[in-house]
Amino acid sequence: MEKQQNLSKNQKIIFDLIDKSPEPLKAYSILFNVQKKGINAPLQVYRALDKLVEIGKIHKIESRNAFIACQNSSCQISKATAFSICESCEKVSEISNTKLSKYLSNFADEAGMKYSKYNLEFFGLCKKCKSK
Amino acid sequence: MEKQQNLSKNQKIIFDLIDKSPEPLKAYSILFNVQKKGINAPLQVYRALDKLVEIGKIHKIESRNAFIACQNSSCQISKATAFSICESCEKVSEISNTKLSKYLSNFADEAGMKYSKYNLEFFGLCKKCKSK
DNA sequence: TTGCAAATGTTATATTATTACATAGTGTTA
DNA sequence: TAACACTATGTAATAATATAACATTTGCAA
Repeated sequence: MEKQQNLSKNQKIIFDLIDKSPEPLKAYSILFNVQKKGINAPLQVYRALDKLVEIGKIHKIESRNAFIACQNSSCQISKATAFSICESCEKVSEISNTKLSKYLSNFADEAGMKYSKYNLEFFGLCKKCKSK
Repeated sequence: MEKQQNLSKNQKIIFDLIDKSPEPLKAYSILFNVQKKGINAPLQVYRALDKLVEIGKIHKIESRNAFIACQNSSCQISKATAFSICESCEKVSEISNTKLSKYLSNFADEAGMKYSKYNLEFFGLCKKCKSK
């Protein structure tokens, strides 16, 4: 089910960087880090990011304008994402909880409208920060 | 329970504008609209927005960098927000569904971590756009 | 009526993201 | 293989979003 071989040169460079990072990366920090590999312009980064998001290899943390690699092997395409974000150290983890994703994927509002996609961000203190 | 009287001059001008708007407003569109009222600089807008978000009078739609007035009278402070967003016409509505908010407020991840805050954005097509 | 916290005003600048246009690679199929 | 469509790349310029730093003013409680 892995599509990594399909990635183009720039997409691969940028995915690898994000995938290795322990924390979400911002576009211009990515740019800075890949300049030695010949990626010089913001647009090159944003184009790769757009594509990687589209195919579900990475997710955008909207509240932080930052990107992390998808941690969820069953998440072929990023239509249902949930994250936990520590407001102290900014650690971000992807939540893969079957009950939660089922609940949200099946959620219909008062008018019975169902949704094709959602993004959920939880905020709090991670274990480490809580015990400080 | 209304706190509107507490709003400062700039906060009130900006809240009124957002509250009257049928759609989420972006910071610089707000700036443009309040320049006749003597608010000249981005920072004046952002400061008011920050405060209004903090006290729960408005919410930020993170995926759109835009702001809407809180529709939920019981939402004194914006710690638990959910929105439906039409990907075609960009209509945004706040969802106030007791079951959903209870479910999410009580959600604890694998490690048992509970969260003090969340923001959920659903995407799909609104009724009008679906029938087109 | 002083003193503090919150809010305002102003300039400059940082950060995030897109437009526009030209070129090159990749895969399909006639 | 030639023609085509589609995707990706390269580059420059600029738009859109957001914050830093500093000076001043206002509201209100002790």
